[in-house]
Amino acid sequence: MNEHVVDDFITALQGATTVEGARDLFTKTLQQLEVGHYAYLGLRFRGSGPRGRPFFITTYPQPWVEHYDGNNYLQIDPVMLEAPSRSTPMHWGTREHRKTVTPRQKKFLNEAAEMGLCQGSAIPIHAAGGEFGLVSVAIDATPRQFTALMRAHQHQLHLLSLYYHAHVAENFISNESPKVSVTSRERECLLWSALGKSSWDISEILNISEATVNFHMQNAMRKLEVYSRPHAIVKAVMMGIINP
Amino acid sequence: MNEHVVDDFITALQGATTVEGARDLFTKTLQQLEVGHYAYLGLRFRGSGPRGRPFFITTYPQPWVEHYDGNNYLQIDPVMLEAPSRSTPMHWGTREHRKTVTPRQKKFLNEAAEMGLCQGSAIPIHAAGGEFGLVSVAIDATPRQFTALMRAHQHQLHLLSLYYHAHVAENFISNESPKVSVTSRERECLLWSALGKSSWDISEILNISEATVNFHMQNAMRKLEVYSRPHAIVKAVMMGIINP
DNA sequence: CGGCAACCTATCAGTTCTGCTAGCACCCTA
DNA sequence: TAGGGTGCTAGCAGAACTGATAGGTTGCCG
Repeated sequence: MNEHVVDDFITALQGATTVEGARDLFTKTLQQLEVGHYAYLGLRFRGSGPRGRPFFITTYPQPWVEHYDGNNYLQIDPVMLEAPSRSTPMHWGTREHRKTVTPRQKKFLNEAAEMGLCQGSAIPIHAAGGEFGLVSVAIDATPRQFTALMRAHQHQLHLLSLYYHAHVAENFISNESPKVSVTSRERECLLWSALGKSSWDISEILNISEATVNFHMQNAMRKLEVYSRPHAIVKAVMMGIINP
Repeated sequence: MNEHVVDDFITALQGATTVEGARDLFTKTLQQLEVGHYAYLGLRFRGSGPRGRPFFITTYPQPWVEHYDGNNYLQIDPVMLEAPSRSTPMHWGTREHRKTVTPRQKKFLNEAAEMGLCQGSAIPIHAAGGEFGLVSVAIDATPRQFTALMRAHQHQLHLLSLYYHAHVAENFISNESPKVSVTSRERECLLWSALGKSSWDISEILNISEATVNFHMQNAMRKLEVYSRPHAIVKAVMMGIINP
């Protein structure tokens, strides 16, 4: 029945030139898979720099969203805490999952269940450049029905989420890095510094004077528009200039 | 026919307790999808530290592997150069792909084709903790056959690759981080330092003395077993202690 | 060939960080 | 309630880094 859901989605996504268009397409496609509510959270987009605004879309009930925000549940929500460190989807709210959470988190899950968010699947999305997104779908059904639904659609949900995130990141997030061009010497100095070497250490490694190392670091910092080594290195890593 | 290939693979993977067992399972499963040759490259595993050994498995023809290594083709191979910055699979060696490569790369692709590696699909795998893996499958067939095969199995290849990498990373790579426990103050200092703040800046932000900031940074460095701020911050980011 | 630009090399004064030491507040437990 | 452990606060000497300045090398182009 849903043989070509994913392919159709990918094709249609090419024509989605606005955030709203892509969102509606994603929502509609998930409805085809009998998903009641979902939340998409796009974090750490490439080029958006540190602490860039998250990209947030949800069809969760408004009262729940407000309750969630009001109680600072981001710090408690077991999905938000566990999913980022996973590479594959996880189920939440199930009998099995509840065994692994703290009492406070259990209370949180109970509150969610009262709003119809009984259980669901959370799909972590790790993309190029350290990007991270999260799709959490909620299924208001019996455990038995949930299991059957997941068996049928888990992989499709997974793929849809991956392609949706990739499309959002590529088209709707300003990810233009002002193409910093560091020289090879500068890159070497950044890398060794990131690995814990001091200027003197690096001067020995590269067979140049310590003062020269400092000069290269300085130029690298100027190009990266920062004023300390730690910041330069973090930025260089974020921009993919060095891979420690 | 191949309805449950992915689910069967995931189930069987649970029982694969050795590298060889998982490899053979992956190979066998890909053969079911009519994939002639594949290469799996696991890079940047979490916890394996900077410059960890890559994890490499391939069924490519031995002569090609040697030719590849001998000519340092890692620096030329358009797949190796492009895939890491992509979030979704790409096709290589196709008429369309050849339009986007340099003359040297075209020569490279021609040499590959002579060995039966005419075209294929490359699946980038971004996982938790900045892990990266790459699965490249080669299909020795006409462009028409290739298109049909991809239409039928692309998504399955994608999912198989994701789960295979996750399993390898979790079970066969020593990813035990000695559970460094930094305090909240230490984490705050690390984070602000990563964002370019000096000790004095941070002391103003946190309303404590500069000496105290230095003390916290020092404890963080001791716990992380490093001897400079740049290194501490890089390690903290790698270990997921801070998210700049 | 001369001029130019980009990069590497080097030096120095002033600022910041590293390593060490020590007191105080809090929580837990005996 | 006393003791031990943990974490936060703070000061100081010596080492490392920041920022500005300047000469030397290489390769490109008119």
